[in-house]
Amino acid sequence: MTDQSVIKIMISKRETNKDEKRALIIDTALQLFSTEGYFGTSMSKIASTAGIAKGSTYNYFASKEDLLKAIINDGFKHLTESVDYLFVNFIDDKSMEKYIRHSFKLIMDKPNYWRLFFALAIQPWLPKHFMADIMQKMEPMFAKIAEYFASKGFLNPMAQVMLFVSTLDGVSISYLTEPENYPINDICEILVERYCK
Amino acid sequence: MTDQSVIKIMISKRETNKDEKRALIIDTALQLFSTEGYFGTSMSKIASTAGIAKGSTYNYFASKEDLLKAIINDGFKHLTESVDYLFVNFIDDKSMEKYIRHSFKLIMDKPNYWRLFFALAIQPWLPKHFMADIMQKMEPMFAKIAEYFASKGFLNPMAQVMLFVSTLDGVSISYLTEPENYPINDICEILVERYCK
Amino acid sequence: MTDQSVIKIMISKRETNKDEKRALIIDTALQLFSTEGYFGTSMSKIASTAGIAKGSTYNYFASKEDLLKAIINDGFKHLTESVDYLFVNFIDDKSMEKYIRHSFKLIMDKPNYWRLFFALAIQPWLPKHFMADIMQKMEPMFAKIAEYFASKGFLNPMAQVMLFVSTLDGVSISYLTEPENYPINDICEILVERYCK
Amino acid sequence: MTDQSVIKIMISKRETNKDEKRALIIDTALQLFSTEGYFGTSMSKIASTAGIAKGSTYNYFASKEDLLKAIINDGFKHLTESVDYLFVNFIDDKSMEKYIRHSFKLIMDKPNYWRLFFALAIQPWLPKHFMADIMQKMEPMFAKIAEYFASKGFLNPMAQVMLFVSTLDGVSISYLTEPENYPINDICEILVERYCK
DNA sequence: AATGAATGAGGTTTCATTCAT
DNA sequence: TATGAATGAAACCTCATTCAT
Repeated sequence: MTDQSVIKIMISKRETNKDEKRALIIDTALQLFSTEGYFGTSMSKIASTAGIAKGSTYNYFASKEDLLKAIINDGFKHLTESVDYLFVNFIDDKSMEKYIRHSFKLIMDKPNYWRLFFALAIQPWLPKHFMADIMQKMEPMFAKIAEYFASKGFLNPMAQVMLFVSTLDGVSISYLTEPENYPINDICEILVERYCK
Repeated sequence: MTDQSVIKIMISKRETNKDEKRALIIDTALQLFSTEGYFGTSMSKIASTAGIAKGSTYNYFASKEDLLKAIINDGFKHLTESVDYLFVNFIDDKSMEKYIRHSFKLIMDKPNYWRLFFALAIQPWLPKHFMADIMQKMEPMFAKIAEYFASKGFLNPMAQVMLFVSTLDGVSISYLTEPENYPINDICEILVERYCK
Repeated sequence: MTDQSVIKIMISKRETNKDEKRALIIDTALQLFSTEGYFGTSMSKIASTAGIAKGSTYNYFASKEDLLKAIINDGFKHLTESVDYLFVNFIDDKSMEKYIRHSFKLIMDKPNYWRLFFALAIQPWLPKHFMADIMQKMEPMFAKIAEYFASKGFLNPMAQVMLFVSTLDGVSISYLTEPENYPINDICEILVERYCK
Repeated sequence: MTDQSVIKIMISKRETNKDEKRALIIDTALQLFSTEGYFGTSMSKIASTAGIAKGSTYNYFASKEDLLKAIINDGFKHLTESVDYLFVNFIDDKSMEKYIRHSFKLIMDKPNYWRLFFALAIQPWLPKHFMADIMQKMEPMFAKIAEYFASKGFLNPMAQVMLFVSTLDGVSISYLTEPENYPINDICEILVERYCK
C-alpha cells in the first residue's frame, strides 16, 4: 500500500466522520425541532443533546436557519427519490394505489420529519421561495394524477387533484397530531377504495 | 337620573372602554401573529401597532401566551356559537350541506384566525391540553356526523368522520397557504356532491 | 397648577432623566473606547461601568456602532459650534492665531474624544462616508485658510493648507499618545510664530 | 558530496521553506490587517488567504498578537536599516534633504505597513512597552536632528524636532487616509525648502 | 389604568486556540 | 509539520416582564 493510498484512506475516513457528524446534528435537530418547535429549540440544546460543543455545529451549518433548510432539503431529496419511480408511465389504478399506500408509509416512517415539514408549511416567517421551491418539484406528479382522474371521467380533474392532495395533507396532519388515536389504516383503505376502483 | 345610574353608566363606559381596548389588542395581535408568526411578533410591536404603551398590554393579558390563548378561545367561542345551531336536530342532507358551506365561509371570512389556529395545532410547544380542550368540544358534533354517515350506509362511519374532518382541515390549510391560486369553490362543490347527495 | 402642567413637568423631568442617562452612557463609552479601544470595550462593560443594566444601553442606542457614531457626532457638533465664529470674516493674523490656540485648547480639553477620533480616522473598518461627512464640513474652513495663506504670499496655498492641517493632526496625535512628555506649549508657540507673523 | 552536505542542504532548504512561509503569512496578514483592521481580520481568513491550514499559522506565530508584533518588528527592522546610514556623520542640509525624501518614499512604498503602524500607534490596547520600544530606537536619530537644528540657529531645537517628526507623522497619516487626493509631492518640496536651506 | 425605562436571562454567532491524526 | 475539526469563552443583541411615576 502506497503512502498515497494511506492518505486517501485517512481523508476518506475523516470525510466519513464529517458526514456522520453532519447526519447526527441533522437527526438531533429534527428530533428537537419537531417536538419542541424551531423557536423552542436553542442551538445550545441541539449541540448538547448531540453531545458536541456549541460552536461545533457552526462547522457544519452556517446558521440555525441553514440547519433547518438542510433538514428539509435532505428529507425531501429522500422523498422524491422514493416517489419518482411510481410515475414513470401513465398512471393506472394499480400505481395509484401504490402511491397512496406509499404516502401513508412515508408519513408513518418519519413522523418527525413530516411534523416539522407541515409546521413550516404554515409558518409565515420563512422566505417565500423556501416552500415554493419544494411545491414546484411536485407539479409534474400532480399533472399525472390529473390525467388519471380525467381518464376516470372525473369532472374538473385539476380541482380533484388539489382536493386529493389536500386530503392527504389533512390526514397526515391529523395523524401526526395524535398518532395513537387516529384510524390511519382504515382511512387509507377508504381512500384506496374511493380513488382506485 | 340618580347618582347610582350615573355611576353605573360610568362603570359601564369604563367596561366598554376596557373591552374595546382588549378587543383592539386581540385584533392587532391576531393580525401580527398570523402574518409574522408568534415568535416573530414582539409584545412591543403589538403595543405600538395598537397605539398603546408597552406596559399597558399587561393590564389586559397576564403574558404573551395568555394573549395567544385569549385569541384562540375568543375565536373558538365565536365559531361554536355559529355552528351549534346547525346540529340541534338529527342531521340530514340539507343541514350537512349547510355545515360544509358554512365551514368554507368561516375560513374565507377570517383567514388570519385560521392560519394562526392551524399553525398552533401543529406546533408542539403549546401545553398539550390547550388544543385537546378545543377538540373535545367538537366531539358531540363529530358524533352527529357519524350518525348521519351511518344513516347513509357508510361503512366504518367514525373513520369516515375523521377523514371528512381531516379533509376540511387539509383543504383549509392549502387554501390559507395560497389563497389566490386555490380552487376553493370548486372543491366546496365536489365535497357537497360527495357527502350530501 | 393644573393637571396638565403637572403632567408636563413630569414628562419634562423624565426627558431630563433620559437625556442625563444618555449623556452618562456616552461619557462612559467615550472614556472606555479611548482607553481600551472600541473592540476592546464590550457593551457589558460600558453598562456596568455606567452602573446600569446591560440591556438598558439599547434603550438609548440601537447598536454599539450607533453609540460610537453618537459619540463622534455629539463631539463634532460641539467642535464646529466653537470654531465657526472664528471664520465669519476674512482671516487675519489675529484670528489665525486664535484659531491655532483654540485648536490646541480643544485637544487638551477633551483628549479622550480626540484620541478616539484619530483612532477612528485611521481605522479602515468604518463605513467610508462616516469620516467623509465630517471632513466635508471642514471644507469651507480650509478654503478660508487658503485665502489667508495666499494673502501672505505663500506659493501653492492649497498644499500649504493641507500641510498646516496635517501638522496640527500630527502634533495632536503625538501629544495624545504621550501627553506628559510632549512639549505641546512650545510647539504651539513655534506654529504661531511660523504662521501668524 | 557527503551525506553531511546533503543533510545540510535539506535543512537549509527546510529553513528556507519555513522562512518563506513565515514571510507569506506576514505579508498576507499585513495586507488584511491594513485593509480590514486587526479585529476585522480572523486568523482563519489569514490562513485561507495565504492558502494554508488554519492550524499551521500557529507553527510560526504563537498567537494573533504575536503575529502582529512580528509584522511591526520586521517592518521596523527594515526601516532602521535603510535609515541608519543617513546618520553616520554629522547631519547637514544635504543629508537632511535625503532623510526627508527618504521618509516620503518609505510611506509611499509600503502604505499598508504604515497604515497599520499608525493605527497601532494610536490604539490603546497594545502593551504600553510595545510602541515605546520602537520609539526608543529612534532617540539617537532625533538627537542628531536636534543638533542639526541647533546648528541652524533654531531656538528650542528639541521642540523643533518633535514638531518636525509630528509633521511627518501627520502628513503620512493624511496621505495614507486618502492617497489619491493628497498633494504629497508638493508638501515634500515645501518641507525640503523649509528645513534644508 | 397608563406609561415607558429598566432589567437580565437567554439567544445566536464568532473566533482564537488546541489537538488528534 | 500540516491539517482542520473541536472547543468554549465571550460578544452583541432581543424581548417578556416589572415597576416607579
